[in-house]
Amino acid sequence: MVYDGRMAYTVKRLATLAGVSIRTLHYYDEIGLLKPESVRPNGYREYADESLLKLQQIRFYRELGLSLGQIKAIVTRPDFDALSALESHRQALQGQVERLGRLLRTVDDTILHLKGRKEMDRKQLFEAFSEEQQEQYAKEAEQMYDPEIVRASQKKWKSYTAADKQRIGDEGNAAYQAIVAAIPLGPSSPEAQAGVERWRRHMDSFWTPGLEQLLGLAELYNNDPRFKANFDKVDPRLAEFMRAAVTIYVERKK
Amino acid sequence: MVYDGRMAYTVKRLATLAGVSIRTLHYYDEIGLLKPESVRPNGYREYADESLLKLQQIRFYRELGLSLGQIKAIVTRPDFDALSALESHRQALQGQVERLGRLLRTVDDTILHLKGRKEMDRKQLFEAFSEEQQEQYAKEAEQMYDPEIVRASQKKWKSYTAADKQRIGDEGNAAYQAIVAAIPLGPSSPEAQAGVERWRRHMDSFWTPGLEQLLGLAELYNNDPRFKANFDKVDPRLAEFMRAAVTIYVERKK
DNA sequence: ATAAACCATAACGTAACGTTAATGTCAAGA
DNA sequence: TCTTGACATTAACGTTACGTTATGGTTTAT
Repeated sequence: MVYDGRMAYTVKRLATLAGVSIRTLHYYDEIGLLKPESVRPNGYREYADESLLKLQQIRFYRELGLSLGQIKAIVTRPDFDALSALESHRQALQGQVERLGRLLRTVDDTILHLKGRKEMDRKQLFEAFSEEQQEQYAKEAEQMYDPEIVRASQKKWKSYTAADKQRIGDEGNAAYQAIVAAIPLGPSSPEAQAGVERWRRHMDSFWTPGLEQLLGLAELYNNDPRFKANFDKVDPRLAEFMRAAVTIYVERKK
Repeated sequence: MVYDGRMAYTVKRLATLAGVSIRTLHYYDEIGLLKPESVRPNGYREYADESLLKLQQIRFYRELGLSLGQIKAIVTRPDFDALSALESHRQALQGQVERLGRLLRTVDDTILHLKGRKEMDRKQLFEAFSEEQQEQYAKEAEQMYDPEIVRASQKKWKSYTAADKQRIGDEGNAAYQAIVAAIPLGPSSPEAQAGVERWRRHMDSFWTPGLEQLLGLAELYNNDPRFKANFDKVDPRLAEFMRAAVTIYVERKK
């Protein structure tokens, strides 16, 4: 074969030039993405000069992560708006980058955790009950709720050691997480009710509320914006879900 | 059903709690990743309490991008070294982030290009022949090569308009890229030889070299570190490949 | 003439499920 | 008791973008 100014590529040549496999060319032919210019009587495919360019274009878009279907829409219709397609793809890419970034941080955290250098999940909801905030809440709470109870609760809390507080905090978080997990099952599900019971036992660490007071607490979680905000951080549906679950719980207990 | 302290999950419950589909649980059962604690006589699966925890662990690792095979290795063998597994996975993740970052920049460039605000590929190899560098090369080249030719070349180049220079630069780049693309096909391939011919015509823009001078140029590209460096930027194999291809080209022409 | 290199189609395999389809089971209400 | 509806099961095909044989015909170089 001699170079005569115009060239027809065989599969192998085109594949090698573009750095793809022969199977890929077969496949692109099959799905109509890149068809040979002609097929010789012996069945051999003959690709045109422009095929290389088109193929490189295809690989380019593939590199960018587009599916062959999208690419087909782009390269087969010259009037296609490649610009807006790319811009929306850019969005997706950026989302991926951010997602991967988060994953990376999580992996790092996990590694540190495994190395015992760091405790995960220590914070979460329960940090809402940290020392300072306790003090602040207390002042105002006394005016809205039974001062007797509030003071007793404060006193009990302060009597704990740091380790106790840590453990109680963990218990609280575990209870809240159990309840969050039960949200899709509905407030009357056994899981949700078990969560409420767990939460009730947790409350014992502060004071032992009566049934009606449980309802009051659930209300409080919904109405006091600071409680609400903390619950929202865990899950925006949590506060309301707890009200529903606790209501059912109390009714069944009565 | 009443909560009795110990709970067995049905597929639906477990799936809903963990946020996965029933099919997923079936599949995990099938591949032995998460088997139910028991199967009731009617064929219903019964999952144990701990299944939820294990399932969440599985989803966690999935989120991190591990394959189910890897996860199986982690969760079924408690002595597995999850730490090193995660660390190597971290590597992969970081690679992904970098790759996506590059893609993002490319997409941005492409978008700008489509908007006509920027020209891609204008630089590349040919920028080696920019005005200033021309001057510099010229001085030394006169001492190594025929001063007559060098001066003629300079003069011809300077006679071009900016648009001419742009076009010539593009032609040069196209020729070099054609040759790079032909590297996997070997220096004697028609594609490579066609590339050499294209390059030869491109050289006409400076002066018309004889066959022997083509060889000299190919040598120059390999021996002068500054030429070599510029070729290397395009492809580290280019300079040497050109020497081989040009050698063959010249021999055939003689 | 024969081997090496190249061409073709056909068909199965991959990962991790989604999606019917056909059928069986169970608790609750009329 | 019967029916309905929610739930359960297995089986099997569909998805993406090719990789990987298997089998057999064609071209090219020696």
